[in-house]
Amino acid sequence: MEDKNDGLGLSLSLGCGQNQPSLKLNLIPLASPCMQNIQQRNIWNELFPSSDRELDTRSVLGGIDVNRAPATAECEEEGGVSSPSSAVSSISGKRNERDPVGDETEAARFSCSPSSDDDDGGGGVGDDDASRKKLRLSKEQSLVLEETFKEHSTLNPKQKLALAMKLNLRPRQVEVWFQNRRARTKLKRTEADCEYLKRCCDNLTEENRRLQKEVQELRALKLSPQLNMHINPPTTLTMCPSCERVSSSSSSASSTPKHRHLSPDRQRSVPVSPWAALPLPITHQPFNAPASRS
DNA sequence: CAACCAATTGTCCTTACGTCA
DNA sequence: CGTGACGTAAGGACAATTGGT
Repeated sequence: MEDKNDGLGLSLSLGCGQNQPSLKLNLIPLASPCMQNIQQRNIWNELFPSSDRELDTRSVLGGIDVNRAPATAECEEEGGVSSPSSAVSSISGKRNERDPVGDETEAARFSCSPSSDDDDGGGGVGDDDASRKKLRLSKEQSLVLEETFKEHSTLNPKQKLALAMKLNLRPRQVEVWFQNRRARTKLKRTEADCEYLKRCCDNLTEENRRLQKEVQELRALKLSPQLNMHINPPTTLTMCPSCERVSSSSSSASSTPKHRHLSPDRQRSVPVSPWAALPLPITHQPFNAPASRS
């Protein structure tokens, strides 16, 4: 993984022209609606004050007790831990999670018990007889995680541990959450980028169409005899079939049977359109991949 | 070996739809 | 015919796992 740090970026940069400020890519991850009313306080600092080792931060959250295991309050520490598998049974009832107050249910449902000490990744899964249960983080937990993510999209082990303690989650859960969150962010960015590219493509297509039309009109003009009389009686407009450059030449000069490009100094090209000489698929600027985004 | 990522799995939940009383 | 309760399939969201780098 080389893109470790910018990992979330697709790094696109499109030079679509200066006159399209509106197309500037805004890749700030779309804030989830639920975050809109959250004050922008610095959870990070709250979480990890200068000396970040005060791990006993349980109270900070003002009652995020959600997943507290009845018996085993501190159910983790990287090594000897609990597994979500144990949370399976606690509640069978269908929980209307999106309900505003699902917390106590949550608390019951989401216990972190020391059933399987694996946590460390390893076998985690298979051991439980019941199929794994889906755990849902409480609103508060998600909120804190989200705020923390805003500060840093990655955690070092110490931070992970502190956050896990604070939220009463296992470090592994915090880690997974961050992982998934990064993935979501990246996905959203990619989607936004796609949208942007699509718009760019549309614009360019449109412009290309317009320019082709212009070329056609100019060609028609060139063929019109009246125009020849009006514009430049002694000379004729000729267009090089290869480069599609329109040039005027005197009758004597045009008499040469085979077409040759005139030397630049002698060639009088008519500036029809800045891009008239370009090959039809107009290329403004290649998409250069590695561009930094902020 | 640990951290990360991409892909995938499995669960929960909502929604839309049909059926029936 | 309109209405509410009920069951179900489809699809989205997301936590968790797996395998690779």
